[in-house]
Amino acid sequence: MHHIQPEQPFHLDHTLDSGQVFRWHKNGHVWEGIVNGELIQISQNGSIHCNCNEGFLSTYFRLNDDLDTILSSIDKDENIHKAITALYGLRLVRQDPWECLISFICSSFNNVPRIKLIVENLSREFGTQFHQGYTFPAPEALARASVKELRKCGLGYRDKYILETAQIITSGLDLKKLKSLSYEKAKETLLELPGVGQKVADCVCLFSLDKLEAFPCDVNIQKCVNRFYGPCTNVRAFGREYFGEYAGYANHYLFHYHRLYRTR
DNA sequence: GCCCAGGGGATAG
DNA sequence: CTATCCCATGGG
Repeated sequence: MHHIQPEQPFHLDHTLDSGQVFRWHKNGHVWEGIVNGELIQISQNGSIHCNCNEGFLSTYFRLNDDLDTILSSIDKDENIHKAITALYGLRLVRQDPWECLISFICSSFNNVPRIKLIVENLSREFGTQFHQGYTFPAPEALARASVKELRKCGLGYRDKYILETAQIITSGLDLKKLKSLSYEKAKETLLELPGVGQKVADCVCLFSLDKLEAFPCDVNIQKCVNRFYGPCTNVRAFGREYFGEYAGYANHYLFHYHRLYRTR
C-alpha cells in the first residue's frame, strides 16, 4: 500500500461517483476498479492510500491539471460557483479511449446503475479473467461476438452498435491516435461510428482524448443551461464559448451537481 | 405497476 | 436543416 499526499486538490468520492466512469465500486471506504487490466484499490483519509504508484495516479486522475487555475477560469457566475464550491476537488479522469467509447455507447437512453451493470456483464462474458476479476473486453472479443450473446448482457437495441463499432475498430481505427488530432477532427471521426452521436462523441473526447473544451450535452445539461442561462438552441457551442478552453470541467461540475441535488 | 434514464437513427417535412 | 417517433431494459 502506498500513501500519497497529492499536491493538487483531489476529492476521490466526487471524482469516482460523478458518472464519468462505470467500473468503480465502493466497498466500505475503499474504491475498487479495474483499470488497464489491474485491480486498483484506493481510499482517501486525508491522504490517498492505494495499491498503485504515483505515476498511475498522476496520469489517471490528471494530477498535472492545475485544478485551481482551471476552476478560476470557469468560475463565471453564481450558478457554476455553487457547483464548484460543493464539489471542490472533483477531477476529470483520463480513461482508456476504447473502454470509454463502448461505455458511452451503452449510456444512451440509459441510467448510471444500468450502464454499470451492462459494462460488468460485458467484462464477465467477453473480458479476460484474472485472479481478481475480469478485464474490460478487447475490441477483438466484441468484434467476434454474436448479436444474441451481446443482447444477453442487457444491451437492448444497442447490441448492433457495439458489434459494428468493435468491428470498425478491429479493422484498423486506432482510437489513441485521435489524441493527436484537434478536438473537431477527433470528434468528426468518432461521429462516423454507429451508436455515436454528438453527446457520446463529446464524452469520449472529454474523458479519454484530452479534449477539455468538449461540452457534452445531455438532458441534464440542457436543463441546467436553460434554467441558469436562458433559452439556448446550441448548448454545446454555448458551453465552449461561455466557459472557454476548460468547458469540459464546467460541464462535469454542473452535471454532477445537478444530479446530486436534482435541481429541476 | 409506472416512470425514466448522461441519445441515436430513421424518417418526414 | 429541424421535428417526431421508436428503440430494450431494469433501477428507483
